[in-house]
Amino acid sequence: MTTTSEIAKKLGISRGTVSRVINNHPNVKEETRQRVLEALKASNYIPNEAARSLVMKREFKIAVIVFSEPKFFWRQVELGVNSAHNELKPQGVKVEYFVTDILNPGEQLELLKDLAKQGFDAIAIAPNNPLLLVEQIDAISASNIPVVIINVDIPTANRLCYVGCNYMHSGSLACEILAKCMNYNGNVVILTLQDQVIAIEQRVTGFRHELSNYRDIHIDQVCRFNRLAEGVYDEVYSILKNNPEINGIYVSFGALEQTAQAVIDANLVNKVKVVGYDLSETIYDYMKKGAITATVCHEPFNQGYFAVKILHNYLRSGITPNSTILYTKLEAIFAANAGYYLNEHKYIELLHL
Amino acid sequence: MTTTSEIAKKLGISRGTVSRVINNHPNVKEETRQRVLEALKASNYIPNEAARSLVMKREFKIAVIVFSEPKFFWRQVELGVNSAHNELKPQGVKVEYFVTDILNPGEQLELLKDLAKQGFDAIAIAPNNPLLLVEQIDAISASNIPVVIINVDIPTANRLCYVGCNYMHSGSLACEILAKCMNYNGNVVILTLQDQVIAIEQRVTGFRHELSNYRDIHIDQVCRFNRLAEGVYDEVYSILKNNPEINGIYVSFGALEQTAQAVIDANLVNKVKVVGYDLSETIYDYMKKGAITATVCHEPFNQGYFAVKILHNYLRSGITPNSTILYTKLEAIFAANAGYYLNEHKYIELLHL
DNA sequence: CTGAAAGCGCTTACAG
DNA sequence: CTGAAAGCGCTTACAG
Repeated sequence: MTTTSEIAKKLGISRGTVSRVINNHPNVKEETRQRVLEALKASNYIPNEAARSLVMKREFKIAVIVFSEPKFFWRQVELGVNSAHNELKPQGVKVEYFVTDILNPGEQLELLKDLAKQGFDAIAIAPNNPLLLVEQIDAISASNIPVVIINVDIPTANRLCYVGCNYMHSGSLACEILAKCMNYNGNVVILTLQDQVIAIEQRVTGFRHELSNYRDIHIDQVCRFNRLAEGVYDEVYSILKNNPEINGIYVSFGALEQTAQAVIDANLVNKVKVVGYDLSETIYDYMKKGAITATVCHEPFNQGYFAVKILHNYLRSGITPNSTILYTKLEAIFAANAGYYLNEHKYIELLHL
Repeated sequence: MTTTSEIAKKLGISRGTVSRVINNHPNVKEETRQRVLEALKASNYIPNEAARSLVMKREFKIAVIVFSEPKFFWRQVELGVNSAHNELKPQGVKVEYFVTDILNPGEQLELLKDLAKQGFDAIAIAPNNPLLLVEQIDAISASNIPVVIINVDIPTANRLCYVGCNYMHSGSLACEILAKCMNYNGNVVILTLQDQVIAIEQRVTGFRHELSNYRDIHIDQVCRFNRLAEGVYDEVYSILKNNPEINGIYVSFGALEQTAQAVIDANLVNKVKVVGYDLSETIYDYMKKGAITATVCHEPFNQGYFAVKILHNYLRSGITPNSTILYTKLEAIFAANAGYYLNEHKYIELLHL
């Protein structure tokens, strides 16, 4: 490991000048600069980050914005954020976590404006209503505050990167699992949203696309609900009672719990296969009862963890992710492995201390 | 951010003494120690890692020992080891990776003896033949070199911790998936080892235990092979040809590829469901063809990554994992999400720089 | 344009 | 048992 002192001595100049060259400071004679640059290259110099960060001692403030539902999902994101925060605290990084109301998307816009003024150095946001935020995200990026988008991308916005799943794929995976558990045969009901939420629409597109590989599975009907999943239980229960040919339900949004209860009450556990998304204690319980066949997750913990780490890397060293899209893994979860995912944070804690 | 100086000033003592307490050095009056400890807690002190690593500048040498087969599995472990190595290089950590012959378990024993003499500060090992190593691992631990065991535990050995899966659970998960894909009905063949390998036996135990929940699935036969999976193709092919009632195969050890090929050649793709372990490009290809229904993995990358990180944490700060057993997640992998797991290391690289 | 010097927060011989 | 001091590698006012 070469040091600035060694370079300086070899060249017969001071460490300060070497440092100035390294950091691209002005006011260095061009000839000196060249000599230093050469010596640096020749000796394969790598700056000691510990020394550098010790003397620079920059404090970074990072904001993370999510919205309120489903609580258990965002809770796992928060645990990831906390984990990154704990890891970076010794380097003087502050992280603040904000939760906005899912029913009031405008809140995120206001918050975004506020935070830029409050002197945050970087922002991670999970868009509630993506379209609403594009302009403000661009403005923030333009003012040199990097933005990472998590959970649902806004491809048109000027962001450092997106961290989250590929929704098309998450639809395919759900379909593959459901089709296999239906033994490639039968009739499926799709539960989805009535309002246009792009991510959910992409899931359904992915599901339908994958379903075209299975000729003996047919879509019986598509049912639409609002984001709070109101009426799901009644509707599913009545459909199941009236359509005995149904043996599969694809739950494309957060309505697994209601669906599972309807399956139980209709006395169709194990007869009707149910696949959906995300994982909570309640969902786990339903899985153990057999009322949910499988659920697909997309690394909620890591969405929070990575967002903070990426922003910090950028602030500290100007490192930009190699790709503007960082897809999280799609996780297939069954009763037998759900416990590991539910307790992921505990497992990670074993390491971060 | 509180510093040691501030604590010292508040208590009217020197920074050195504060530092001694923080680092658990002996030779501090008990009363002083208590006062410092209190002040530390009260001010929420977090050591500045940059300063610390700048001044400590210790070089650690860590050895990782695995064995040779299956190559693709250990390759992923190696990527995890490399990732941790890259992360810790700037802190002066050297990691060496050793691969021993799977057919010569004694090699690991010799290597272990050698390494202790060669001045390695810590060792991670994936036991080829666990029983052979207990004594030597105890000896190494006794000489103050921490040992982490990966992949297959040796509960009786004196190790810092075990990082790897719970084999019983990995059997249950495979069974749950297989049973669901067989629509809870039919006849299954179990492929396993002829020699007593505890981990594999545990898998089969877990599988059988879970299977007892499914009354309409029967075990048709259990076939045994050697660790190199010799003869699997022929045997499976002939079984499938002669037993049309079979609709499921549980591959409890590394023989997925041969099994899948036999299923294809017997013209039973999608008819016979196959579930096994681990993931390679070849296995992925078979999944895409439908010849493998699902495969179960247990975080090979993280086994390598965590082992190194845990050892480094211990060497640097004396931090012992909260638990002597750190179970990796059990990952259910289908055609639609296999790509994410196969390319996990690329995804991680986005972060580590 | 450049050097000498201070200092980031911490640990650890060295004295006492 | 404890304090004073040196020093890890680097950056950056401050003089000149």
